[in-house]
Amino acid sequence: MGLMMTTNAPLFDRPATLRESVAGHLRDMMMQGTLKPGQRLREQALCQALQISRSTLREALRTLEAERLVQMQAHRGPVVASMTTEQTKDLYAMRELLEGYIASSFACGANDSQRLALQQAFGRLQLLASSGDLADMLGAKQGFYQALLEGCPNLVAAEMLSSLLSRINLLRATSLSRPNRVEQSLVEIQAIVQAIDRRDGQAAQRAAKRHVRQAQLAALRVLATGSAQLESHDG
Amino acid sequence: MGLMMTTNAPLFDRPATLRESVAGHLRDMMMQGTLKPGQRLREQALCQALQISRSTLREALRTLEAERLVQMQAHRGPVVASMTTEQTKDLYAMRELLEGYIASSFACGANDSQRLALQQAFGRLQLLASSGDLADMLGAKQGFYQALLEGCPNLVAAEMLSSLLSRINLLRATSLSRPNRVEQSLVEIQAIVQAIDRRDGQAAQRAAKRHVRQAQLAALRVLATGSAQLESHDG
DNA sequence: GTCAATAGGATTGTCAGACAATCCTATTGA
DNA sequence: TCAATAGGATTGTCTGACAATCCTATTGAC
Repeated sequence: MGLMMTTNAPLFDRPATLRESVAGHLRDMMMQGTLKPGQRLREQALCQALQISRSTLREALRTLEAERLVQMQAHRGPVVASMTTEQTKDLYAMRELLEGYIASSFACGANDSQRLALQQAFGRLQLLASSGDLADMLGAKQGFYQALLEGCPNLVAAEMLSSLLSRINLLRATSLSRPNRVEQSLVEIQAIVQAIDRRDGQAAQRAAKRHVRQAQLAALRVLATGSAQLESHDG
Repeated sequence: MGLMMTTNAPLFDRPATLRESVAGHLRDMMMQGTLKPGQRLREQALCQALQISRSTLREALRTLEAERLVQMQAHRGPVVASMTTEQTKDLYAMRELLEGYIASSFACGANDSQRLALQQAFGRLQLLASSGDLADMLGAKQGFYQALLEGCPNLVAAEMLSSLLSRINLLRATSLSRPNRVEQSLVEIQAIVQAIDRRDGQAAQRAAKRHVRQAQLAALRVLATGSAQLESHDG
């Protein structure tokens, strides 16, 4: 029975089953920063908050655990995944590899409507980067990546990068919080878009890799500075 | 009836929780071919066979679903994942990318004991390839990859390749069933090992990529030939 | 007064049973 | 022979329960 609705928006349309909605909802809350790394996810509390049964919640948690967004601590239960600096580097290295591949694939294999969608997404990103607040900007960036992934003929690659981006997004201390990073990021992304426009796969790959490398540097600097994210954000 | 037991003995040692053992066991059965692509996984039957409750089984299935080893069909329940030719190509493309990266990483970053382990694993592989049967050979190949992954400093990369290999292994119509493929495969792998031995990352990467590409060609030929694996292997 | 030992509460892991919704199958009727 | 209906099978979800373990705080000893 009971609908859940934490945010009272239209969040439960696509997924057929309740557990998928729940997993999606928790994923969103982590991406959005409502649930922070290290925070415990007590089953009872979540069941009450979402108005669902324990079985359903636990199955959703298994999904998120397999996606590495949630870590199980023995006899303590699930917590939002948190990462070491080492792991952050590893994740960015993989993102560089995959994003380079995907940018190249897009440049060579995407069709016209997919190219158009990417350009539009980039336009929105430019718009919201200068004026809008950071939340809007992050939404636009998500939109850009969605357009990029949808133009990649290799669905497995798209899935893998999507999963990587989710994990990286857990670092809300995102690279974009660095001064001047947003502007530089736009320039880097523009280079990707332009290379794709020229159907130059190699250049698109280089540009994408450069972008990820810069983002990693910024992210690591953020982590090095405000290294207070090791504690548990528990209540 | 139902004994489970792929290996009929100590199945519940390492994994802390029952559901992990169950997921591992099902994974093993799929790798080994006891459970075939397209085959339905009825909950009741599995619960009885494994002597576990439905909750535990279903949580294990969620894990395998997230790993893409099990697909959920609406209102029909879980089935062992099966792949189209297109998806097979995508998977091999990703394996080429990742395995190349990892071979290169190993060549540059592995320590002495990890290098020794790799050589020993390759030795076993050579031994069992000529004399042993195909099952032994597959075990040895698994051992080789385990040694390779354990020498990769990037744990995320290792995880990702491991997951990819699992999915590819679902194709029991493996590339190795092609005539002469085993021998050629050994030569390709030897090239990887030798490049790693020289600490030549670039060469290791090239050799690894070549190996995966050849394996893909062989696999696709097998799929093209005996394309009777689209049906449901149900009872 | 400080530290250790014990008791109690909190939380997860696992089990059992139940019911509605949907799908598949086979019998029945035209 | 084909269509319509009825019945069984299977999953999705809920509820309740209990043992094992962990965390916390009280209690007791030095």
